[in-house]
Order: sequence, then C-alpha cells, then structure tokens
Amino acid sequence: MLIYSYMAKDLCEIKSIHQTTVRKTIARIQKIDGLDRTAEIFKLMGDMTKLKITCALSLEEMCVCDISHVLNISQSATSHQLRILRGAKLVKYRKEGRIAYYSLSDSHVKNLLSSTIKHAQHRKE
Amino acid sequence: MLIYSYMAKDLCEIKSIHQTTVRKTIARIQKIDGLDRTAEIFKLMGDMTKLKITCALSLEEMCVCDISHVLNISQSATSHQLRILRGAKLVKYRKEGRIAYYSLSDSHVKNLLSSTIKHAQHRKE
DNA sequence: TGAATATATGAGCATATATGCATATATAAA
DNA sequence: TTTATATATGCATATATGCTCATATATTCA
Repeated sequence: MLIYSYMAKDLCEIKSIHQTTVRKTIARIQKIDGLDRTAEIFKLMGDMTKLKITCALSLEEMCVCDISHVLNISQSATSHQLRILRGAKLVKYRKEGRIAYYSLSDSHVKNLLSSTIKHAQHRKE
Repeated sequence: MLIYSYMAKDLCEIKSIHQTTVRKTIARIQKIDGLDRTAEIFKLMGDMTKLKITCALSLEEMCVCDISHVLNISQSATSHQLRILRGAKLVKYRKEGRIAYYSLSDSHVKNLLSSTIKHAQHRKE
C-alpha cells in the first residue's frame, strides 16, 4: 500500500499524512464495543429477503408457510433464511404441532428496523 | 413451493395456512416507504471494511491515505470501498490539492450507526 | 401403519462482492 | 517538463451468498 516501484529501496517507510488523526482513530475504533455484532446485524438485514422477513415478523408472529407466501419465495428458501436469522438470534420460534411460528427474538430488532427505515426516508434529494 | 409429487394433479392449489395474516402483511410491507434504500444502507454497513470506514468518518473527516492506515488495508481497497459508499451517498468528499477528504454525507448515517451499535450491545446473553 | 403435510437441510449452481494488481489521472514540486 | 505523490479505476480472481432441487425429519390423521 502506498508503495511505488521507485520506493522499493525503503519498504519500511510507510507514510500516513495525518499520523495523530490515524492513531487517535484506531484507538477509538478499537474501543467500540460490539462492532462485530453490529456488522453481523447490518449484513443480515442488508438482504431484501431477510429484511422483509424481519418486517413481516415485526408485525406479528408467522409460520414458515405464510412467510414464504408473503415474500413469494419457496418454502425451502424461506427456511434457509430463517435458519440464518435464528443462528444470529434475530428471530426465535415456537412449535405448535408441525407448524413453526417465528417471531423477532426481542424488541431491539424491531426498534432498529423502524429507526433505520426512518433514516432511509430522510434521505436527501 | 409446498408442492409435492403427489400434488402434481393440482398445481394451482397453493395453500397458505393463515390467509388473512398473509394478505394483511403483504399490504403492510408494500406500504413501507424506502425499504429498498433501507436494505441498501444495511448491506453497505454490513461489511466490516465499510462499517469501520463509516465509524472512522463519524469522528472527523479523513483522507484516503489515513483511512487505509486506520483499517490496515491497501489504498486501492480503500478507494474501491469509498467509491461504493459515495455511490450510495453515504459519504461525500472535498478535494484539497491532491488530497481527498472524505466525510459522512449527513448526520443520519452517524445517528444510525450509534443507535445500531447500542442495539448490538443490548444483545441478550 | 401408512399417507399427508409442515419444516429443515445438504449439495450444487449462479451471482455478487472484496480485494489485489496494474495502470490511469490529477496535482504539486523540482 | 520531469518526477513524486494522492487517488481512482478496469480487470481478474477468490470467496460468500441466495436459491433450487432433492430429500430427510417430524407430526397429524385416516
């Protein structure tokens, strides 16, 4: 990075323009707790299928079959996505006979969802 | 979906268990404004590199070179990611000579970031 | 017990994405 | 004008992800 052919004599010399800012920022980012989890949540919700599932479940609990109809995707695809959301503990489910009712695992997900939608709507232009 | 070999006679018969819930939920999701943009924002922030860039920029504006040092990735990778963030209007930049100073395009991104980090920290267990 | 049904899951494929490499562009300095 | 430097970007590739297909599992009912 930032190493050109004509710099080859001095590979150790890696420059940053504002060293104080860089050091300060590195320290601050390292101090942020739960950044990995934040990225995980963002990544999961960044998929339209999972986002819609989450939206649907923020209204009320639903079974796999109904979710697949709401999103107009196959039962298999729905189940795969729910499995991932389950793994990330964003949703939970209860079984009633052979029917699995999924719901959001806690209110934080719902709040995050509504606040982000608001942010998205406040988009400029 | 939900079609088994022994159902082949009646392919049009696709069942949903709770039809009222399904219809209601479809209508509600369609009514949500800015869902695509929400997914876009989530997806971008769901990548550790972009998330860290956003975190860094939420503190103060920074040049490409410094960002690459903060994240410990190449200048090229940094520039590629910034390009994507620019395209999604999450960051903007100003040029000062040959240096490009990037910053968050508005405070909504910063607010979204801090609120999501809080949500992530409130994680159960 | 056997058929129907609701869900789960492994394998494979198609697509998307992040990054490295090489190079282009733009500006500053000599 | 030539060299140095800060950033941008096209291309290639490795990896990740979502979906389909086939099938497994679990539960209900006849």
